[in-house]
Amino acid sequence: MPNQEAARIVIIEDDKTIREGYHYLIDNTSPYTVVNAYPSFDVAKLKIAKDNPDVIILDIQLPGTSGIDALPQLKKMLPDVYIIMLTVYETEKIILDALANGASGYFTKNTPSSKIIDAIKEVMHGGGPMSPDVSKKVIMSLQKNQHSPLTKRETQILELIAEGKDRGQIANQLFIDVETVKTHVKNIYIKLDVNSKADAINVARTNKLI
Amino acid sequence: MPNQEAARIVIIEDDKTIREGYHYLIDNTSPYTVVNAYPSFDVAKLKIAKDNPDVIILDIQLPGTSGIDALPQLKKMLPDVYIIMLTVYETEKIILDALANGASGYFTKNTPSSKIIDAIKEVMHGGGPMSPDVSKKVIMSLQKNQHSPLTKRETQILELIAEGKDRGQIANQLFIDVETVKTHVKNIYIKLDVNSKADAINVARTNKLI
DNA sequence: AAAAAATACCCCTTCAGGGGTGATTTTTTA
DNA sequence: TAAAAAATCACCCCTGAAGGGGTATTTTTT
Repeated sequence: MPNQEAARIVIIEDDKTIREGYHYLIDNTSPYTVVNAYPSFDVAKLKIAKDNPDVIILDIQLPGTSGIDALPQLKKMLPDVYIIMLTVYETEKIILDALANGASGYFTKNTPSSKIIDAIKEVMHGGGPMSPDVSKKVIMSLQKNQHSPLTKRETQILELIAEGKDRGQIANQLFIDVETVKTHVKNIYIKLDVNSKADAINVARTNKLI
Repeated sequence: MPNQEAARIVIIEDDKTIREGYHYLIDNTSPYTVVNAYPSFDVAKLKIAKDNPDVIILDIQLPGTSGIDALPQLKKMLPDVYIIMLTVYETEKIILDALANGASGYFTKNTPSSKIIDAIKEVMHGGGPMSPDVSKKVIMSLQKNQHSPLTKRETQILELIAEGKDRGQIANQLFIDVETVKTHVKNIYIKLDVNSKADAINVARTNKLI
């Protein structure tokens, strides 16, 4: 673990005002040091390994390689670096993609600048900071749909199918006949308008039924 | 949308000290009103509908019905209520279960009390507040495993299987023979130690390979 | 009393998966 | 840079489970 009190920060952000603003802010109102600030990933990648940063503040909408595409490359060059995304985009897909690809935190640009200092501190201590609007979207992506067309039994059976159980195993577990399982499965397929286990699971997951 | 400046709060928490502490704190240092505080869900459920709360602060480890089991019941009684979980548990599974079942925010009990006031404000404004340790776990649950035993081609085929494509469709899409797809699938099964599509998808998801 | 859900059975076709074999190409590494 | 390893490609046989079709009784809910 690097020195948490003097973490090395790199900023990758194309907007000069924002870039220099954060640079100044971090250098002067926090114990952290900005070792470099770049206007794009394509410029940053040539030198960033030498910068040896602990935390990278990374914009998504960069000229050339986007922040999302930069993520796996940064993780390969600097496996232990913490990356905080900073962007105006906040669609669920982009947020989830960024986090899936190794971002440690995610803030939208309407976040008060002082929160970024807190965020650096949090990632250095193993946290995963997000702005409230971002975490709201993350939470929504985890929530189940309350209005399922499936009955309780059907939902139960679909969950077992999703676990990889076959008809026989499901029948045993629920103390019902294999043929009954078949009937339920048929009804599930009709309701979800699919004709295979895989499709049923996908439709169910997409609509957060299971 | 209820009056955001005078939100009605209910606390469900069995520890008297914590319960009364939050009660006092919220009533005296925030614009919000604690309309009631209960030591368990089983007591709360009899009266909580009349309390008409905007936000419920809910402990997980309650006597009788647990906070997790209380979630769907509360959501049924009060569909628009915001629920902030407050607990010492912070395993990934419990956190994800709580959020999947309708919690709007999640804090561990080492969170400074003042953060709870902020959290109430955030949920009232559509945010999804979480403490850094919690959001870290949520983020980890979203991240892909960088060290997959599968080759690119195998990962690609497994993703198509997970989308519900059959051998023929995969062969067409990748411009290879159906038999080749079969060979790849066999190798995937050997590497993941499974013997069905469903199990392969599950192992892959559990280990975040796809 | 009617509707919805859960239960159970039969026939038939298609596809997934187990087993085995072997060639060509790409990538790694010694 | 040549040898070894890994990845990709292709084919055959056989069995069992999945899925489509239909029918019908009992239980639960409204």
